Amino acid sequence: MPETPARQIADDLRARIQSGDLAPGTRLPGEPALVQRYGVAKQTAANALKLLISEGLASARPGSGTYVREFRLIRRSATRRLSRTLWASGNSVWAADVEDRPLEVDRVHVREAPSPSWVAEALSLPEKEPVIVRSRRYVVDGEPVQLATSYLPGSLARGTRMAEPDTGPGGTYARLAELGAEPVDFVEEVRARMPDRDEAETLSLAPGTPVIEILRVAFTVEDKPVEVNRMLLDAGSYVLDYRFSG
Amino acid sequence: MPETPARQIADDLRARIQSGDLAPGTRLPGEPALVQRYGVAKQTAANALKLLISEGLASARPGSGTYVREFRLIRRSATRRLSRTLWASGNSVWAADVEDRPLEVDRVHVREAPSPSWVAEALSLPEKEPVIVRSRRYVVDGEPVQLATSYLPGSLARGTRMAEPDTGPGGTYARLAELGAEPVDFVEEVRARMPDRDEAETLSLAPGTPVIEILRVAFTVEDKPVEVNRMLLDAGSYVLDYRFSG
DNA sequence: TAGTGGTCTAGACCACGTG
DNA sequence: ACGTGGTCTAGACCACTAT
Repeated sequence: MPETPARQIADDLRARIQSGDLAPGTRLPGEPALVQRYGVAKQTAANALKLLISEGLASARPGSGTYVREFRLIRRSATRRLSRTLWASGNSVWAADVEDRPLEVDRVHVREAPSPSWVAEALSLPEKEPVIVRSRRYVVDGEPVQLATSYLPGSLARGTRMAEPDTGPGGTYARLAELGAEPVDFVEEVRARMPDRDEAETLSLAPGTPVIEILRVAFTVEDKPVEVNRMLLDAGSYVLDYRFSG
Repeated sequence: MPETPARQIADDLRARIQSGDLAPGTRLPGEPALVQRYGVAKQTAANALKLLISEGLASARPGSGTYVREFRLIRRSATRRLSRTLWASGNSVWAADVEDRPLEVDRVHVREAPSPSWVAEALSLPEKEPVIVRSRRYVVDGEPVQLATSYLPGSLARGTRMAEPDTGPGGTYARLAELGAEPVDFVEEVRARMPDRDEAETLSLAPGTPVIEILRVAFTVEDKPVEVNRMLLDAGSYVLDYRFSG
């Protein structure tokens, strides 16, 4: 891999970031400063900063400057209830806010629609069978961090509070339980990828930030699938936590 | 978000990719072709292609062309043994190779070293206590897809086959079991982020491909931590699979 | 109003894969 | 040898932020 000028500049800045010389939140030297300091063209200075941004180390604010990125990781425990009793704390390897910072909910939309084929398959429904589609956005400290869309069988959820924006105390799962369809087993499929433009905008993602996509299917005791939930997480904001026995 | 020429070109190509007009593996129009077709500068054409690359939709081969990316997802089931009996197949939402394509192992290095602080904490060892460090790379179809580094307490693994490149039949876990320290419970912490330059090179990652970082701690029946495993996965190659009860 | 990042044009050289 | 992407310089305009 050749050592281009842009990479050299990025290396310098990266070292200063990782040594703590440039603390999180600090403003990095701007393009003009780098042009001066290294004797390169403006584009090259810009490329150096873009490298750091694409590594998730920095974030640009047009009109203001480029800043060392701050991470406030949210820990998402898939098996919270189990974890409380089984595991001592202190075995967490990444720093993360332990207290549950409340997730404010935003942009709630509920509608009934034919099920997409992958939803139909996951819910063992006939193709295009109507489902209740619930989508919302989660916001922490004013920063959007997650999009989620749930799909519930229309035959089950239609006419209940699950088909309204406010599902009532305990949420969707409590309503399902009241109908004798309490979710007790879960399958999650996890991927990571780059967001498309829409997703990046809705999540206010800094360029170079990946997203984590989680598809969860919830099953009743009778192994009947009753909910599919597609979540899109700002990867810079989350650590996922899974605990299981082999 | 302004509609710049580069974005316009990217939008056109993206639409043709998603419609199937440009199939996976196809060569995209090159920079000169885009300059001709859209009447823009070479840099702008390059920027358009870079946009697609950063979305993970395309991948550049210098000297040859830019190609529509092909995905061959590997399914990694964290709780394989449980899953076999509990769950019917066919509820998988993302396509993935079901058969276990064998992971060839590569670049095996074993050494003894003072434990990094986060390893010491996870293993409940005194700071700098020696640990056996086992690192290796996994390759599928000639493509590197995963890096892994395990840390084992020196007092447990020293002098055993766990301290040699070849750990013998059943691997590390079988050796631990023979010592009465069979791992039965697991905690995994999952993050996604952009790779640094070294990581991108070792995994032959296309620019714009994120990595998934997994930190796994394995516990015995007595809840004693006996192994820490740090894995780095090519996010474009993997789907993670978790199953649990709530 | 001055400074910032974002993007564009125009032209150049390089390393590399392919025929 | 030719075409490819990768990167650089030099100069320009824009939209936005900060003061």
